[in-house]
Amino acid sequence: MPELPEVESVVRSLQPLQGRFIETVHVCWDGVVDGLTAGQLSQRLTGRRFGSIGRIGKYILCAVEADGHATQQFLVIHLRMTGRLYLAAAEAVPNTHTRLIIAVSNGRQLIFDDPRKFGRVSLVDDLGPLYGKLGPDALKLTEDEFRRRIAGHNRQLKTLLLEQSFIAGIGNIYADEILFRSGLHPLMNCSKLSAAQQERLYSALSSVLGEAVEAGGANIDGVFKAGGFRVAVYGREGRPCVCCGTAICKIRVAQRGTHFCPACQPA
DNA sequence: CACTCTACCTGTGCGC
DNA sequence: TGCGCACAGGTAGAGT
Repeated sequence: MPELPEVESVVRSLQPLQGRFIETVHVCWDGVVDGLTAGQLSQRLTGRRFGSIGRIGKYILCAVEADGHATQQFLVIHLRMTGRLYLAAAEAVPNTHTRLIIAVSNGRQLIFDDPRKFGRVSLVDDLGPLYGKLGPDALKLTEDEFRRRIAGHNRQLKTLLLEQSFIAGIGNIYADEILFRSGLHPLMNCSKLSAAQQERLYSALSSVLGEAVEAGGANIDGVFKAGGFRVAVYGREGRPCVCCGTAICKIRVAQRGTHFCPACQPA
């Protein structure tokens, strides 16, 4: 399940796209395109050139340069749960889960696979609305800004961390990992945090995400493998805490499976 | 504002 | 073996 570190890893892998011309666009499943029709997407992209490839939170942003017919636009891609975005050789053939193929001028293809069909692709003129609905990217968040933003809320820590308008990029897995590292209970209300606890939370957030990015994403035994970051609590219900040996608990918070150590993260 | 629920999807893994 | 079903969860949108 791609969250910020996995998306960052994808963005890095897509850098060779920059400067390449789009030769063909093949939408394999129409539902993947959001906000315009598959035909419009194809027509508007074909013949144009990719600019810089970046990201905010879990959204992948591919600039499409201005040409004689159109101003600069952005191809915005969200992988949601099961999306995979990667470059492949021109000869690569679509599999049953391939939703979109963009062939580019160096004989390669940008391929978007998504078994669950949750992922979406759109083309926008302006990133303003997207930036407007998202909080600051979790990797760029400063401690001061974190304190300032948390002060206005009265919510459970887990729910708050998942809120993209609060901080962009954290999903269910890293929310659990961040809370574990900070030693805070997922149901604790953010308004009850002491200054020291706020600092621990910020520090855990930065270090967990930083390490995960460095490792190229998470590695969850038998479930998900993007990189080498080993999770401590996610998916480990009933197994011993890596820190104290107590059995990891699983509860539901905001309709999400939530894992924590009852000893290291007391209520 | 905080929260809850539902819809969107399908592969996986369980019990029977 | 195969069937039915709960489950996984990011986001939007509606409702309490």
